Amino acid sequence: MDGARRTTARFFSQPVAFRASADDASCVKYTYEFPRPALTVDAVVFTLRANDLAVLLIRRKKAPHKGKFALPGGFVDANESLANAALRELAEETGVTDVTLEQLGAYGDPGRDPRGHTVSVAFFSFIVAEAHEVTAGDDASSAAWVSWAEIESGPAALAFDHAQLVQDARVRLQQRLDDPCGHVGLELVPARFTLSELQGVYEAVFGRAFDKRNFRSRLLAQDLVEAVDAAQRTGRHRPAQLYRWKNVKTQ
Amino acid sequence: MDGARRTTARFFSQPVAFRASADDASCVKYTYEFPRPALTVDAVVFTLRANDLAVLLIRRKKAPHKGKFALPGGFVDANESLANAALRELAEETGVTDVTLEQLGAYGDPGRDPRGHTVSVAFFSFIVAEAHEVTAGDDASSAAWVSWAEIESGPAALAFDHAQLVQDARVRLQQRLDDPCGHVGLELVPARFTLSELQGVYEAVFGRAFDKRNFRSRLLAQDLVEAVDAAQRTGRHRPAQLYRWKNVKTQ
DNA sequence: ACAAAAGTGTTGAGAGTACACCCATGC
DNA sequence: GCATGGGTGTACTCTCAACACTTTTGT
Repeated sequence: MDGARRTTARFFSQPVAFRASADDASCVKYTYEFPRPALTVDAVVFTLRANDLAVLLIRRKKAPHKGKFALPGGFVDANESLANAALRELAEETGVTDVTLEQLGAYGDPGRDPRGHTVSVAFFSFIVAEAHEVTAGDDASSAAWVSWAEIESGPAALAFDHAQLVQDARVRLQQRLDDPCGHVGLELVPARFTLSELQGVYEAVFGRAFDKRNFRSRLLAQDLVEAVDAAQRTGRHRPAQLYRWKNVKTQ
Repeated sequence: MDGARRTTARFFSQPVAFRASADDASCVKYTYEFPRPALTVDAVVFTLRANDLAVLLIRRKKAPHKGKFALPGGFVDANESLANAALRELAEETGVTDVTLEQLGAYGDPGRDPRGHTVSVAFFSFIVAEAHEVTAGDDASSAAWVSWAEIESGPAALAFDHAQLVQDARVRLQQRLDDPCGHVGLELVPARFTLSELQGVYEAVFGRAFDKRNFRSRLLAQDLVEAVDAAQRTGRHRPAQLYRWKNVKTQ
């Protein structure tokens, strides 16, 4: 504990802004009575890519963990909500917007960032990769989808405790899909989709095969999807019936 | 966003310690290149009290929200883990120790604390009230169990967004108990307990009655509990068989 | 004796799982 | 015509929910 007794009034004293030196006009400092951990947000964005689960990562071009993959994320701005901070950082670093993020939890082990005590609030999501363009945000990093196989079995080493975050996020995603209404808030498939596409998403997330008949009958029995009449997706083989989520605006 | 481009190196510059004035030796200040939200932890500790769910709260004796009830909690110290901070604050403010806390999530709405941007990481737990002594921590607050009825229907107004926290915590607690192994990490009952006592906990958490036969047979079918031979609790009526959790050390 | 809590089985409905074959299309 | 993915039904098992009466003790 601190030697000095911490009082609320003193802890909450307003930050003092001043210039550190005459020749650095941009260097305003923020001062508090007690130390504050840095607060960051990270986003674990999943997608289905080539029949495999993939995560949107950036490659760090700066120390620490230079050259390693990391989750898009960054510092929470003054008077910014956590979710907005995560959306902003995701957009800045990967170009991905229009995402619904769900909170995963806070990660605050004092040693998780070698630069100092940093607490990160993690979010997760699932999106259709084809519906979002990925662009590297700045020269400090480059963004790309990285398949789960590369993440899990070594080739793509993750910075900080981000390997833990993506593991936890996948478990939470599985719990979401176990729920009959688990698709709400997650962009698992395009607005119109075939049941095989949806099944592919489930199989990638859970890492195992599902029985086609059981999968389809459960969806229909739970009244989650409805066929879109006179719309069939053409392809190399027999065209598949298109569906949409039921009780959701048509989009 | 900030006008200045935020770089990692500058954000992580070490805090500068100095004395604000010559006659206040204890007033060391901490300075950062960018504003940092205050980081706090809060603990939602449930118990069963008089057949009703209750939450361990403190009554605030200071502004803001003077006189209102609030969750025990406080600021995270330098290089302190989130869970340890919550345990420390819980012990300081209520005297309750030896608790297993589980993380609920982070609450970071910029307006949630009128004193300024404050992010709180919430934890929850369930304990046997009789096994823990509650003592007010200091003159800034007094600690007490407050029944759910008082919390929900008005008499006990909660400070900040703590009404939301306890609601969310109860939902998470219900999800935990739905899990066949939901009791792990939660101190629902004493080491030796009757099935009626355990059922009472479930009924308080879910707010509805369970069928006695179904409740008992499910527990036994799932191999969760085992009878403790030659041990029966005496009372006003027919003595009840005592049980203990299976596959858990005897305690 | 009676009040109060302890204890005990069966039945029906629904969900989940396992399983195999024909269909429509592109090449 | 053949390769490829699309599409369909049944039987079994297991879990969950509903349901009432007897037993044991203290007073």
